[in-house]
Amino acid sequence: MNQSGNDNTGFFEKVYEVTRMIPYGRITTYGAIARYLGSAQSARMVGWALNSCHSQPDWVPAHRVVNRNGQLTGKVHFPGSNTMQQLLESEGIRVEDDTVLEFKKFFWNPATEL
DNA sequence: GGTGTGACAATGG
DNA sequence: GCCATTGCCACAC
Repeated sequence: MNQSGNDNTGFFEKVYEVTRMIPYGRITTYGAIARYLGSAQSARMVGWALNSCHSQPDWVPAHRVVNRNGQLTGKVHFPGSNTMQQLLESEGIRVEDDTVLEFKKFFWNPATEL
């Protein structure tokens, strides 16, 4: 029952929520989110959740989430070819070779900011 | 209901 | 310092 659309697992839902909390012009990593959820060793689940972000009715700024190297590993999951990079550059984030430059500078830690 | 995988991360040699 | 391997949890088949 309870088909109001919020029947996702707490873990996934939390990932979407945290991802939506990312401020404009900032980015975070899978490990940071996973750690914020209490499962630092489950960083893969964060990526998996974003992979299922299509299941979410709202738009999830998954383009603001990158791997520890600042590389846009999941850009292939976006429509088009470099949609993810374009979005990041549109927010003032320098991206080159599918990698975020000054990634540490734009890094947003949910465990710290929240 | 079991197996495999997956947009990662951390550790070891 | 770089390459290879393991750990992790939830979802898809």
